[in-house]
Amino acid sequence: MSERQKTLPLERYMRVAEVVAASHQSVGLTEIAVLTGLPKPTVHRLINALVDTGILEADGAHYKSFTVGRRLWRILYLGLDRDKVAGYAQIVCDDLAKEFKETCYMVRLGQRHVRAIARSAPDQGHRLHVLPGAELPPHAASSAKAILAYQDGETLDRLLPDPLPALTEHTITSRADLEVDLARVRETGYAICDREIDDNVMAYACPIHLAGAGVLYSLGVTGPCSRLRQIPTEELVAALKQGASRFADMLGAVAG
Amino acid sequence: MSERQKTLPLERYMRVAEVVAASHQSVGLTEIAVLTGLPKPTVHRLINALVDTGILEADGAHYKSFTVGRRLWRILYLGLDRDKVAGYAQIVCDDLAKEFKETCYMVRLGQRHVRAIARSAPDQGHRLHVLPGAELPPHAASSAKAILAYQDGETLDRLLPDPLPALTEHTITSRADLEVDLARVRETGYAICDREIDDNVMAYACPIHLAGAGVLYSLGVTGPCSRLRQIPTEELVAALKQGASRFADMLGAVAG
DNA sequence: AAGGTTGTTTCGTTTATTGAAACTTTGTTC
DNA sequence: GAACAAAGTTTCAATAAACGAAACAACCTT
Repeated sequence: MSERQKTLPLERYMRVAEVVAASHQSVGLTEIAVLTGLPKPTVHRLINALVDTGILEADGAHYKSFTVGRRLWRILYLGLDRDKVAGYAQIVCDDLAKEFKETCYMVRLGQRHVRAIARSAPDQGHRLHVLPGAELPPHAASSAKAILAYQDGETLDRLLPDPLPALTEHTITSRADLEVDLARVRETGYAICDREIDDNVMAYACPIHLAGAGVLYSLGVTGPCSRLRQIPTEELVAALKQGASRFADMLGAVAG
Repeated sequence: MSERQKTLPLERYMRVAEVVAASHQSVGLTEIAVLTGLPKPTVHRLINALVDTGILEADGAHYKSFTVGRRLWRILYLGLDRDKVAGYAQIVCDDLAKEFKETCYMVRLGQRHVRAIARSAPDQGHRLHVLPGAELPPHAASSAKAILAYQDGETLDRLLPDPLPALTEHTITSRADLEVDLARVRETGYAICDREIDDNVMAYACPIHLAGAGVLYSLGVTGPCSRLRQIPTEELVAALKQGASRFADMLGAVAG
């Protein structure tokens, strides 16, 4: 019976966000105040909170104009229909697996884990253990590292166990060493897992950059060292990067 | 010097939204409480507010699971890069214009107006006055009506002038008559403008339904009555609807 | 330097948020 | 079907944030 009559504070935040998103060009504070019908000081405070939270971003020199921020993009990308996304991921993995005759997989950043969402194994050859739905060791898997390299400290803390368990003798077990490796990923644009999970198994992975939302997915290839080492790294990485940007286009045809 | 240390209420709203968006399956209240580290009653209230605002949506029978809501999708679509969207719109218009040899255009819902974002005129023949950037009379243009038919009352109030100016003798000038016309649009799936803006000029338009976000765009054809009447309505409407869903796919390949 | 515009701070009042505790509902087990 | 557990909901007093009028500062114009 008693409907919500009072406007929640959250409601006004959203109204401001909508006006900013909907406006034809970037909008200033006064214009937002007019469009929303809210008093200027109120809008000022709302905008500041929205910017602090990452929902909006200021892009003018003197705090004059605002656009949709990373945080919001992130939520939207993460909220996408899982089956559809997995479908796209599968297509990309299949093509890549066919090209290299090795197991390819795509991985997604979750709340407290990194998880495979698609996998394609070549018909012949070993079935490797990256199954869709499987969690990957964040400090060892190349696919996980490709994502972690682009997350903030807080996210890293949430994802990385302490201490980092040694899965093989090659596993990176110190946080400092891992940070160095992640810095290398950012420099080169790809991550390697060289016998860090299993002896004789290695993997390459590239981050998938989504416009506005940073890195939430990665695309990887894995296989026995003996076979993978025969493929020139540049060739493999180039194919991964191409697959990554293809997937980003599938999702992000939409984004700025 | 004094950074924001206290977490804003908005920050917690966003954290809940993120957890819901990021979680692999749909999440319940208790799980959200665990993942965010917030007390259960707090999460309960936050979720309710988020659902009331349309940021999240409950999809379980008994309020058990949540997904990203319409309101958020809407912001995403509205915040899209304008040039890219206009590019897609242009492609669709060009193809349609070529098919019917009449002027085709796409129109977008703004904060207080309906505006053309793309237009394609056939090489030969009249140049009609729908130019990109032009505002359209919301109570007369078929393209505007195709959008208005799917907006809530508040949005209608914001967009429609009072009184509705008579542009020709055929213009609908009463709000009640307009509502009837809009109801017809919802039934048939297309809008007509029959000499309501100019004598001897008519137009057809179809709404573009975006997954989760409702109708924010429409696609239309316009031309002199003499020529347009010669094309079977069903054929024209079918082509418009196809173009509309093609555009929706371009933008919304991404949406649930 | 006067006049308009836009963005910012202050501050007392009002209102929402917060979370422990107690409670209700729903689902499971024996 | 009673007993138990788990998930969701309500209550409520202390606390914190939102609110917006007014007054202020910065920035363009002319």
